[in-house]
Amino acid sequence: MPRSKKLSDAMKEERREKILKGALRLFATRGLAGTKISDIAMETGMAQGLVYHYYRSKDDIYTDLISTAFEKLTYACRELEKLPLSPAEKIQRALEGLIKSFWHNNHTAFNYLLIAQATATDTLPEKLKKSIHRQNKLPYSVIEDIIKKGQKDDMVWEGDPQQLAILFWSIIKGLAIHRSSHKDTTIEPDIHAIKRMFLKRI
Amino acid sequence: MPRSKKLSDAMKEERREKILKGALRLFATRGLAGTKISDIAMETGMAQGLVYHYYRSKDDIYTDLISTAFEKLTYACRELEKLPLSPAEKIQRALEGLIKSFWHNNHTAFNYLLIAQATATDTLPEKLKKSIHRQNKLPYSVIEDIIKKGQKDDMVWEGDPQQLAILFWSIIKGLAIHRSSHKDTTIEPDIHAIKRMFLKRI
DNA sequence: GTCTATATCCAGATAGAC
DNA sequence: GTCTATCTGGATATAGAC
Repeated sequence: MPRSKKLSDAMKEERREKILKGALRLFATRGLAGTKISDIAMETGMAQGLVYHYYRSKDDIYTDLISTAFEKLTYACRELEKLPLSPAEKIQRALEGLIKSFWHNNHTAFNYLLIAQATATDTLPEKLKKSIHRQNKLPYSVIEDIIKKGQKDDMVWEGDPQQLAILFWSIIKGLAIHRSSHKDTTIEPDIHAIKRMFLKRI
Repeated sequence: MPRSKKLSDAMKEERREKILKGALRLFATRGLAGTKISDIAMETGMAQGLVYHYYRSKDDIYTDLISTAFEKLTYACRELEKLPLSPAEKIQRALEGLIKSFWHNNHTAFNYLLIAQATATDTLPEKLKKSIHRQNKLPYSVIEDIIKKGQKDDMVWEGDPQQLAILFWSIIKGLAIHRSSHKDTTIEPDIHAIKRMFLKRI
């Protein structure tokens, strides 16, 4: 019976999604070591033991979340590159897209907080650390490249493009931290102010 | 013998300082739960059990570090307020002071990362959480106030001062994360770029 | 598939020799 | 004061009933 097989697979997948959804906030705010399987189980409304029916270990859940977070980030970077926009417009679009998504969907901010957390920690499984280190490079190089081109057009302020890219992602991570710990704050940050940092004409 | 008593107290204090110094980096990068007493002991070059001669618990070490971090931050904020400078100059001074100290002394960046970590986590001892929440307000209000005054002088860009203060500290926290995980990077970030965010004339 | 109960392991904290 | 050895609690992961 391939049909029922497929159905049960779909339901299993759905359950896994539910676990991931609950685990994201916990891992992002408490870290890998600070999050207990029982916390995740409670958040998802299932018994502690049942989590192991869907994931072999806590590390596996964490790894899955990190993968997804980087996949999304990598995808967004490639899309940004391809957009038929000027470098200055791309910077504006990226800032607006990121901040609006942070303030609209909490989980987006948590994804970036998770990445920020993960890159700052040195106690993750070795395999994962390598993978993070590899995938973390693209976002910086994409922004750096856009800044370089924007400077040639005289639309972006002069300055070391690599440093400006670091600044770009530092702001994003800083805002992700803020958003994650102030869920009440409904006012979005001033995107104009951030744009002034990079763009000559805003 | 009050003299030998004093001497042994001084040595005890010295040992405690050594523990704190080693624990700071670990707690900042790995969090409270992710840091083991044995890690701290190894970092300090002493046996695991000996740590308990100087601190009653892991939480106590963490609490001590948080206290110190906030004391320094609070002190710096009050000093900044008192300085005989214009609002615009104060913003510049604060940015330069913070970033230069991050890139000159690693431990300064770790102090800010520790604060960023602590404010984003919800699993700390209740007493500590309250204390952090209370002490975390001053830095925002001080910067907000300076921005307000700078806007009256037409030296700071218009925009909600509270939001701009949030942006200010988000950048600082973002840079603290970056600095803490890239000890090799020797180039300081572009302070001019950050100044453009706030100041009309730079 | 879901639960409860339990085995196992590991880290925080303590005891006691030197 | 410093160490090694140990107690203890709690969290991961497993076993087995339903």
